[in-house]
Amino acid sequence: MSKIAINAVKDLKAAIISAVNKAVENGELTAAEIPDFVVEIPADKKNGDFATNAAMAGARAFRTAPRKIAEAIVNNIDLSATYMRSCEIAGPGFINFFLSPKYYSDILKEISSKGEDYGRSDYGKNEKVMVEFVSANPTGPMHMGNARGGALGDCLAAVLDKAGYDVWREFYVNDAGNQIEKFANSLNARFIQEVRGYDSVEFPEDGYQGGDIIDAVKLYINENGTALIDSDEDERKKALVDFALPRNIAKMQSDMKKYRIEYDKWFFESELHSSGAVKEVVDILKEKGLTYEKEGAVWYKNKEVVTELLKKQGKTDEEIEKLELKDDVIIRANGNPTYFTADIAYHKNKFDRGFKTLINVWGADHHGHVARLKGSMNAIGYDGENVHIVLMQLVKLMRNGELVRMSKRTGKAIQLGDLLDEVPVDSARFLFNTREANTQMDFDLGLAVTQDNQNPVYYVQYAHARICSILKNLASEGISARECSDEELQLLTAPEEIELIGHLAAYTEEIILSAKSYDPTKITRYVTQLATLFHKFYNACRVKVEDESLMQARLALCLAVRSVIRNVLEMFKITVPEAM
RNA sequence: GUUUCCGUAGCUCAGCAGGAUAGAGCGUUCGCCUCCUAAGCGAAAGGCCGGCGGUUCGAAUCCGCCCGGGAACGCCA
Repeated sequence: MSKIAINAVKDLKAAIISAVNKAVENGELTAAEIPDFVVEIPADKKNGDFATNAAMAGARAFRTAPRKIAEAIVNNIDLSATYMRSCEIAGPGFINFFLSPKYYSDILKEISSKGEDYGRSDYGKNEKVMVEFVSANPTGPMHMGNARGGALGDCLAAVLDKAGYDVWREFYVNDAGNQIEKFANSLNARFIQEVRGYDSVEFPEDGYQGGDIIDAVKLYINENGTALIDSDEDERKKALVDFALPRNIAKMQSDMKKYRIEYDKWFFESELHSSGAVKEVVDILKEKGLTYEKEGAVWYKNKEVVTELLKKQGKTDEEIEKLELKDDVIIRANGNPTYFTADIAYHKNKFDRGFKTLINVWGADHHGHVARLKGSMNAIGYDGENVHIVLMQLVKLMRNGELVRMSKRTGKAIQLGDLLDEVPVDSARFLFNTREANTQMDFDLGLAVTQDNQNPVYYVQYAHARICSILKNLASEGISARECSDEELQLLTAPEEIELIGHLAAYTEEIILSAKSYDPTKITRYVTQLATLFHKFYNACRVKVEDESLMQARLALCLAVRSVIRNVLEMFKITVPEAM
């Protein structure tokens, strides 16, 4: 809802409460506190533009039948300070309210005056929030899960920005630790195999099997020859990693750019090690007595910390016992810190940079990591409640209803790069935002490339293009939009017009709701619905009509719809075509 | 086994801080361009909202148990 829409509800609630108080004063109701009630938009327009359950909710408190309470409220309500023109009692005790025409004309005027800022609110109070997303492992190419995470994370960040947060996008590059060692070992083995033959050395059991490792080695040999074969093993590994890793990172950066994602920062894990931040975190945990040594490794008392956290959340001992919580290694027997240790340091670093809320978009396979990360923040003196994890379920790649496992072209698992080669970015960004993160989704490559009504992104873009076309058409006849009076705007009374304006009014509230639930997919549904309502309006009402005032009013409506569609598409970095 | 997500129309999914007759798209059938883009719109058909209990004036929505499917449970990240 726009400011006007939000205030309309607020004012209505206030009017209902004062009606209750008045009814109590003049004895129509017995004295009692009215319990919480809601004002909502009924599914069926016959039941008014807004409805309240106040009378039903108050039945017990007032010891009176809901309909009686409703009568008392209706008898005493003063609607003059609200946008409502009338109300009536319906059903078991609902009170339905009907909007005055002024509401609709004011909404259109608000959209027009706010322009591209319509929808923006100060809900977030400019609080610093970080959205960390994708953060793919740089040892190999990015996959479909990263594609989903990219679209969801970037659009979530955009929604938070619009809801008034100070948003920061970050990509965490795991360029250190165990997996870099595995990467080095894999490159090393492939290099030797490439030079001395496949059987000359065994490939490490836990190495990266992907063809990209072989490709990297071949590329190295092409550019630098095979002299490295005579080097010391550590030297060789270092040279190969120094060659391959920056290339992988550069590829990730160019893929993200192609995907229209601009990060505020690419944060390198290696910095946490070189700056001593990882060691510092270990020291803090040691000082707090939350570590112990066992089998040569340093362990962190995860069980103790998470148990405390869960108790605070009201879990019983029995429930916690059932979770079979385990402690975690933070320094391996070989002296290296684990991923988890670096992650604690990383999140500490985020808080230390002044971020109040940390949002991480993770694959659902990380769900076991959620509680221990939050716990670890509590353990070192921060609030784990301010870490929010958006978990994404798997993406199943489909082509015209058939499951796609491998790329036909490369014979390998489909990578994010392949996806971006095959599917328009507009389509990918939109479609990945049509399913909530925590549901599994099928991504249909066939659908993503179709340019017809089956593909929702075209459906929405088409609505925008249609409006542009109307304006152009009228302009060619010398007609342009001008400011309309309230009376003129109030000529918009067709059901299609009223419904369309009502939906426009809901935009700001929808953004806030989306931000609250960390769910940008609400907005793609919102804008799809907006396009639907526009297409219905288009079919029911002609803009170019004899009555100049009505034509201008409809033009104003078109401009408002165009503005909001553009608002959403630009926010999600989807192109906004003027013609299709 | 434990944790977690999911189960709504033939298919893909909305709805879930409890509300009035459960929605959309696709698919099926039938309609709508002498008039601003038919990449659009309308109509019909299609449902024990996985099952059983509980909470209450009222449950697809909240709680419990069961059934079915995915994912995770490493000195991987």
